[in-house]
Amino acid sequence: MEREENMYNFSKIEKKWQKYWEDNSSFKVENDKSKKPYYILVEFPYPSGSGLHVGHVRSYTAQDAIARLKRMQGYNVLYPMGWDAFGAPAEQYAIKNHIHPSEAVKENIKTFKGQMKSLGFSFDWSREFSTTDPEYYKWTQWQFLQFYKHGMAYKDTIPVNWCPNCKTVLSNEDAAGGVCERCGETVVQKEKSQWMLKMSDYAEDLLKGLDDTNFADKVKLGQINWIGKSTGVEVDIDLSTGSKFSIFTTCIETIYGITFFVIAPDGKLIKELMPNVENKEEVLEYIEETKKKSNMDRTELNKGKTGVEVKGIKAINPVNGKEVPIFLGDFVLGDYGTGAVMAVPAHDERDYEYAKAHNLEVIEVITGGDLKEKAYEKYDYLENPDARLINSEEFNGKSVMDAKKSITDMLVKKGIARVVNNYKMRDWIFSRQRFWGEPIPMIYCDKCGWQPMDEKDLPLLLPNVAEYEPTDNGESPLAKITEWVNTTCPKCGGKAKRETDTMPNWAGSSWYFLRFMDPHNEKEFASMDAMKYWNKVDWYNGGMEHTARHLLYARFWVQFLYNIGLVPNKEMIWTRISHGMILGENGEKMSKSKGNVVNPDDIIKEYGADALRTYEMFIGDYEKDASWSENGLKGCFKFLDRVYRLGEKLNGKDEYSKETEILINQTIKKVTDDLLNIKYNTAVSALMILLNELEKLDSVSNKDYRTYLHLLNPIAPHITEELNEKYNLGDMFINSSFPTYDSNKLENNTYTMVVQVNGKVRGKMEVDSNTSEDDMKSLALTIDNVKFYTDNKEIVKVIVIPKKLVNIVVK
RNA sequence: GGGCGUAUGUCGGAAUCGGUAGACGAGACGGUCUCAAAAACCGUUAGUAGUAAUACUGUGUGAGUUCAAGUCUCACUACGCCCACCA
Repeated sequence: MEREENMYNFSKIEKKWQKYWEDNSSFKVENDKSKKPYYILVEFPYPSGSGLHVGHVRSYTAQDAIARLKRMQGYNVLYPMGWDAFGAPAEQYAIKNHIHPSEAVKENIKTFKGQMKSLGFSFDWSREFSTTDPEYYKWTQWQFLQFYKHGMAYKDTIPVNWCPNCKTVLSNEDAAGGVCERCGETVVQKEKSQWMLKMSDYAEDLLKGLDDTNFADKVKLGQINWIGKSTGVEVDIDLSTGSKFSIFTTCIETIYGITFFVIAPDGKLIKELMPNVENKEEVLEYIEETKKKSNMDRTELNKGKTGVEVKGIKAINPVNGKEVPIFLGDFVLGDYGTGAVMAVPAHDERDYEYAKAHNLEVIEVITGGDLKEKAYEKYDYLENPDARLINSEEFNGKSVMDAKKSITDMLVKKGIARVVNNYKMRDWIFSRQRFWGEPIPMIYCDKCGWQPMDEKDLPLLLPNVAEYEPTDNGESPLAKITEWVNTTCPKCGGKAKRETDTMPNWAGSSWYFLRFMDPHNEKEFASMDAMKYWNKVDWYNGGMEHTARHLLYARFWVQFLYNIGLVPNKEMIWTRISHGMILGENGEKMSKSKGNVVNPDDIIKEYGADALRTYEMFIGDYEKDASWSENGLKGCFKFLDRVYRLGEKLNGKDEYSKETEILINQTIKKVTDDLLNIKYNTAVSALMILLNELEKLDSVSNKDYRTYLHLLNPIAPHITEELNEKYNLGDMFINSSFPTYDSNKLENNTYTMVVQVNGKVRGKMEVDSNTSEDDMKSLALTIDNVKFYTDNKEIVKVIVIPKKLVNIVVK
C-alpha cells in the first residue's frame, strides 16, 4: 500500500506541528521596541461547560490568519487569549454540585484550551489569564476604587427585576418577556440600593470618540443609537400650588397645543406633589400597580394608555397661562428627561391615545399636521414644508422650523427654559446580587458611611464556602457569610460590614485588552510603557451582539482611565469588525434542543483542523450568518487533499512556471488584499482557482509550490508547513516573509475584448493589451456577428472602455 | 413604532469604479477505472428554443437615470437583526 504511506495524514501532521509550536513557544511575543507592533484581538470566551462552538472557530481562525500573515510581513504580533469566566452558569453549576465555581471554571478552561490548541491558533499563551484570577480581579477592583475616588461611582436606589418565586434578582435577559426564565413566574420591580457608574457624564465624549476609531459604520451607528442623543427644550411649568416642575420636549413648537401634562408614576416628582394631592389613594394605587409591571409589560403592551388624574393640582401653560390637568401615566419614564411631559394630543400619537382614553381636549396648533382618527404620522408636519402654526398667538403663520427657534428663544429669554441634550443611555448599574463576580471593595460603617477599601488590601478575595444560593431577600449569597461580611472600618477602625454585591460580567471584559499588553505586572494593571508600545488594539473582532453594550462599556472604562492619566489614548480600539453566526444545517441557530449542534472536536477528528479552518473561511461573507454544510466541509477537505497530492508533480525548478506566472502574481495580490479586507471566502476561492490551473500543468516548479503553500499557510498552517518541510522547499513559514507580487506581472499580454451593440454582448475577441482605443473600435467592427447587427444601421456613438469593452450604439 | 441590513441558479455564495451576471464550492447527471462499490479523475449543469452557431428571457416587485444597472435614484414587498411608550 504505497499510496497509504504518502497520504494526507492530517491527524499526525497537525499534532506534530502543534507540538513544535508549543515546544518552541513560536508565538510568544515580547514588548520589543525595535519591531512594529500589531495587536489582534478576539473577544475572549466565557468557558462554558459545552465547550468550544464552531462559531468561535470562525472568528478565531479569521483573526489567526491575519495574525500569521502580519507576522510574516514583519510585524511584532500580539494575538492573546484569556477567559471571561465570571457569570451565572458557573454559579448555577456550583449551587447544584456544592463545589466552588472556580473548580468548574478550571475544568472548562482546560477543555477550551485543549480545543484551541487542536485548531492550531497562534495565541501567545504566555499572556493567558482569567478574569477570575485574583491577580486580575485585584485590578478590576482597584479600578472601581478609582471610579469611586473620582466621584464616578455612587449608590442609588433603583428598581430591579425580582422573581417572587425564586426570590432572586434577575438580569434583563433572564426576565425577558416579563417572566422569570427559570420558573415562569411574573417578574415584578423591587427597589434596591445599587452601585452605579456615572456613564451618562461620558455620553458626549463617547459620541465624539467615535471619530478617533475605524469602526465599521454599522458599529458606529449601533453606538450612536445606544447613546440616543436628542436635543430639545426643558421648560419650567408653574403649578397651582405655587411650586413648579420641568418638562422636556423636542417639539416646543406645539406648546400652545398643551391640554394636559403627564408625569411618571415611578419618578420623584409625584412624591413631591403628594401632600397636595386630593385623590391620594387612587394615585398611590396606580403607583403600586406600575411597580408590579415589569419593563416588558410597560413597553410591549403599548395599546392601553393607563393612568389617573392627579387631582387638586393644576399646571399652568407658560405661554398662555391656561390651567390644565396633570395625570400619572406609565408611558412616561421616571428616569428619562425630567420624568414629565407636556401632552399635545393633536400632534403626538401617544398623547392622542392618552387623551382619547381619558376624554381630554385636543387643540390643533399646526395645519397640515392634524391628527385624524386613522392615518396618523407622528412627524408628518415636519416633512410638510407648508405646515404653519395656528392657535398660537403671535407665532401663527410661522413655519415649524421658524417657530421652533422663536418659541425657544422667547422662553429662554424669559428665563423659564433651557436648550438641553438628553441621552437614552443611563448610568451603569454596577451591582449584581450574585456570588460569582468580583466583590465590590467597599465597606459600610454606621459612623463613617461607605468607605473604600485600602488599595493595599486588594484583592478582596471571594470566600471559599459550600453554599451559593441567594438569600431570601435578594441579597447576594455573600451576605450569608458573616465572617467575610464583618470587618472593620478603614477610617475609624470600628465595626463595619462589607458590600455583598458583586460586579457585573461586563466589568472584567471592559479592560482585559489592556492587561494583555502587560499581563504579569504586579505593580500596575499595565504599565504606561507597555501600553504606549502596543498603542491600540489594531483589529478587534467579536459578535454583533456585543457591538453595542460591551464595546460601549469598554470605551467608557478606557475614557475614564485616560482622563485620570492611566492609559495613553482616549480610544484604545482602532478597528472593530463583527462576524456573522454559524447556523445549523437547517438554517436555525445551533442549540442542543434543536439537535443541530456541530462539535468542532468531531470535525477535527474526521477531517482535520486545517479542513475545518479552511471551510469556515470559505463558508460565506464573514460578516453575515452562514449555515453549516457537511458537504461544503468535505469539499474543503478534498481541496487540501489535492494540495497535498500536487507535491507529487514537483520538477525541482526554482522559478515560476511560465504558464502560471501571471496567475500566481495575481493570486498573491488577491489573497493578501482579501485577507486584510475580511474577504476570507474569496481568498480561499482564489487559491482554489490557482490550484485548478497548477493541476493542469505536467509538472510544477518548487517555487510555484512553495509560494502556493505560503499563501495558504495563514488559513491552513499545519499541512502547508508539513509539505514545505517534506519537499525541502525552504525555511519554515513562521520564519519567512510572506510572498510579494511583481506588479509588472499582474497582466497577460492579451485580454478578451467584449463588443456590445446597443448594450447587448454580440461578440468577443482576444486582443493585445496595448491595443489603442481606435484600434479597439475598428477591430470590434470586424466581428461577423457585430457586423450583422450594425450593417445598414447608423452608428450614433461608440463607447470604448480601455482593456474591457466596446459598445456600439446604432439606430 | 424607530434604526440598520439583506433579497442573485437546486444550495452556500462571486461580481474593486455602473461595463461579459452566476467565479469558487456543493449537489445533480453522464463517463473513465473496478467483478462491484467507495475514493480519485474527466465532462455537463440559470431557463426556454435549436444538432449547432445563436437568439430570447433572467439578479424580490414596479418605475426612473444611463450608450450600459445585480450595482445608482424613487416607491413597494418579504425576511433578518438591534432598539423600543425615550417626550
